[in-house]
Amino acid sequence: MNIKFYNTLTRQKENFNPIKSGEVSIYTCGPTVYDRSHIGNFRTFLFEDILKRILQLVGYKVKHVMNITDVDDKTIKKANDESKTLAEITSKYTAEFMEDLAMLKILPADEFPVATNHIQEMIVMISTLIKNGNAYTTDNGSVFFSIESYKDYGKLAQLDLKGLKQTERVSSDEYTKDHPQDFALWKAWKEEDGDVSWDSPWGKGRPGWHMECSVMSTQYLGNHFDIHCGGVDNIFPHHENEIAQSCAALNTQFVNIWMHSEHLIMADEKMSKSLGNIKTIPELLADGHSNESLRFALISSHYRSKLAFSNNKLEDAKKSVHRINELYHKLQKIADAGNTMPDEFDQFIEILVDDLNTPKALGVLFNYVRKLNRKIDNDKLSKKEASIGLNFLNKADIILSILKKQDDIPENIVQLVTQRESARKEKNWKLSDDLREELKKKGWIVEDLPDGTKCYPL
RNA sequence: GGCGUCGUACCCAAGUGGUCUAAGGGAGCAGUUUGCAAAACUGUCAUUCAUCGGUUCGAAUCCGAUCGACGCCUCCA
Repeated sequence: MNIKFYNTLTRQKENFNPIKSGEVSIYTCGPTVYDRSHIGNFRTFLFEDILKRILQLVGYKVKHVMNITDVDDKTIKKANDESKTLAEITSKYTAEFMEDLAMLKILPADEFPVATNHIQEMIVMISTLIKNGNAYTTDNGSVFFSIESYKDYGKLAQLDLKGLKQTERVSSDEYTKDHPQDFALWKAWKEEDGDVSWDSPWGKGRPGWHMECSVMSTQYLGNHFDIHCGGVDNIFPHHENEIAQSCAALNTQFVNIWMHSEHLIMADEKMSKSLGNIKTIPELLADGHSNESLRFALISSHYRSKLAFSNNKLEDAKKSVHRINELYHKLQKIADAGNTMPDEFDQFIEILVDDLNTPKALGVLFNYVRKLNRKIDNDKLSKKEASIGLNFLNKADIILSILKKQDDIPENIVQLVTQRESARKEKNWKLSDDLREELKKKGWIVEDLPDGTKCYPL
């Protein structure tokens, strides 16, 4: 099988060959736990989920590590603002993050290392960088990486250092640095850091942002691993700096393939009535969107394209998900056992392993859906064909995870439905219609299908 | 100022030199089905790919210009 991924480092699709045969090591940049992650963040996490599921489905053993950033400017600020300890803030938002991952059916990483548990290892790496002449200390006790000491600096982001604009942020930086673009490995303690600090050879302080990923990725996956993912905004400075640190300190090839997902953009004004323009997973679920719809909406465009998120998109996704589920339920009624796969399944996988072309793969799936529906309509679908179809949908769903499990219908609703059924048998249409209304008021839709009544939440 | 991305039907979205008179989903329209309603299913729906030039036997796909949208340039997935 020809697996290809687009590598940000080379800006082209490359054949994927893992370092260790049969195994894939993946490091994905996780959340900074200072607030609830929003749907945009989850676009990236879902892209990584799809990547992982595909690799697993085609037979790889995947080792996946996702970091949790639990100390930085924002987490400290939040703790200060709310007069809480850093740990109180970060544990709260870490827990919420885990909940949201589960709600979106995103498979958990094998490890979720947190920055504050790896401070000593970071100090070791910083010391190495100083020893190697790649970093220097300043009077106030900070440590900076000297980008001029690392010849490949700017390679990932394709930055020409000479062309860099002196931005306000850089020029207003209070630290004294040799080169404006030098970045912090260790930040000396400041007043507003409160009691957040660790001892180091350079005095009290805390690590710079990029250190944790350099340290934790290599600690859990080895100095050289297969894939490193994140959002496009991480390309620079985060991943660029990470490469500089890791390669300079460990003299390693570090990462073979860098994969980045594009941003999700809020397009529909209605969704952003308040400032901030963001939606969290619980908010979207409360708005009546299912986790399957959310998953579908996020994978219905390619991960390297910007995705304009809107209510309309979610409504479209809901209908698409419904269409697939409709066929699935029909097939379940017809199928008998068997584990044969249709040719379309091979196509489906081939398209997905070509840089995760989820929209195109969905096209194949829907063509298949129509094909089977046509046969069902003509009463020409054999039990065997139905089971083949069912196998395809089940297998595809190992990646997509958009098939709905049987909804748990509450007892009182079941009673009303049963009552309505008997009313219909007696052709008591008035009572039947009243009961349908009543169910609707309670948030349940009943449909009379040729082979029975179906009931599902509004 | 530097680097880079994108512009495909009413909406979403694949396709990146010939099989494209452009996949798929949604909406619309027509039909089948139905106690009613709804749903479901089927069919239909871009001679055209922002605009203008060029390269080529051949371009949505390559090159140039123009217009438009956007991202990054130190802590944002």
